[in-house]
Amino acid sequence: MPPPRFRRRKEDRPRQITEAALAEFTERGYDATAMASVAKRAGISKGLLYVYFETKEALFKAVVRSFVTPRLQALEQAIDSSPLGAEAFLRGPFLEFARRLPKSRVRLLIRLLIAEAHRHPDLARWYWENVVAHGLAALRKLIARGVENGEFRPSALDRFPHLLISPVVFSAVWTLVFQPHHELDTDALIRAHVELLLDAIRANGKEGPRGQAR
Amino acid sequence: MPPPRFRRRKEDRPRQITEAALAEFTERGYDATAMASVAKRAGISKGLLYVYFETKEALFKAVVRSFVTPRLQALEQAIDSSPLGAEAFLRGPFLEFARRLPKSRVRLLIRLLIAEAHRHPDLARWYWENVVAHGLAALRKLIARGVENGEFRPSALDRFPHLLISPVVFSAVWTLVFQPHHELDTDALIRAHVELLLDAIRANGKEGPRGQAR
DNA sequence: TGCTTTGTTGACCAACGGGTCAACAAAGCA
DNA sequence: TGCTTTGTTGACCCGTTGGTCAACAAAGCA
Repeated sequence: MPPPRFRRRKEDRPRQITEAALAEFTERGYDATAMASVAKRAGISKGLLYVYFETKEALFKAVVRSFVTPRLQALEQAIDSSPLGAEAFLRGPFLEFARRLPKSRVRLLIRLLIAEAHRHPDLARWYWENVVAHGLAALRKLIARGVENGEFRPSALDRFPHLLISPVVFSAVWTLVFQPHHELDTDALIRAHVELLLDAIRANGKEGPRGQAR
Repeated sequence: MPPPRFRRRKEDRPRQITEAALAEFTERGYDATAMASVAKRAGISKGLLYVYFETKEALFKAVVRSFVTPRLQALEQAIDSSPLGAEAFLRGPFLEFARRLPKSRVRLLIRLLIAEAHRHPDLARWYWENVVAHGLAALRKLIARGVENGEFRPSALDRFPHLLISPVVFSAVWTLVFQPHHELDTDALIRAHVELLLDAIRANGKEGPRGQAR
């Protein structure tokens, strides 16, 4: 009796496929990725792929949606529930999050989004509503808490919490474009940025450690 | 006598072609751009295209190289020759440059570079050597001048002039992904960033206008 | 054990795209 | 005006790719 030519695994397929697709899309980009190679990487046939995802575009969107969400939710929840003061939170959990992101797999997804968003407007919209809006709101709340505490003076950061993450996006983009040719110590860069911002918005004259960030 | 079917214009062709290719590449991305449509847009035949550019990749690199350089050189020169102090320069010419960039055509090229750099390593290298390295060096020199003047205290900005432009890159990326769905006042954001950094690194206690950036 | 259901295969199609090339015709020249 | 040069055309080649579908076989069931 010959070994079975395949096994039926309806349950596992979607994850198998999105996992393989993530790898292919991030390595080669949307257009350069062939559905056949996604199937091959997932260990199934091309026909089966189309049973689970109607088109290439549908697969693409499913991939982005399924791999982006979890990380951010952690930060959001941390901001809400942390007992730390605003400055302590920024120098602790937030900094940790910010330093990890440009090194994680997520940065490859960021590249995909930058490259493809304008050709998939509904994906951009989804991303905004489910990721960015929440992140910004959480940061804004954190800043506001600091102002109420008297830790921070009112500043432009109230209106533009974006400024807290701009060096994170910058670091991700930098490594995507120039690594490994030109190293950049993104850890130090992001830490330096947070310290500078804190120096600028701290309410009282007494400053934190002001030396060069190493 | 019938009108001539075409005119011979050897001189104009390269610019015609790169101009058309820039438009196509930035609209559709590298892979999705067909050489035939570049030719059509340039008003010539596909065959002629290949007389001037050996391959699609060669055309792509030529496009990036020919449209990126000029803008930055202006900034570099301005830094060297300006009579302004460091702070005045940052709030004047630098800010002007930084605010314009995320709205200019260059931001489309930035998208292309982010999306394609890892598949064209020599292009990334060229871009580093001919654009980024110069820009960073110029900024570093400006900061150093401010420190020597006594305008600024030594700070992490000496090591990471990148922080001056990170919100510019951020703004460019933001508009590329979310416009026109979610407006962001990038002008105000960038201005606010510069003011915050200045607040952080100014040497003496006397501060500039500290109100919320409008 | 045989029948039904349905998860899975792989051959196939039509469109497309990068790249080639023989033929053509505009311009320069004698 | 005829000859030569060379800028230019457009048909063609062939590999690739998104997407389809009839046939197959693994699992469930009576």
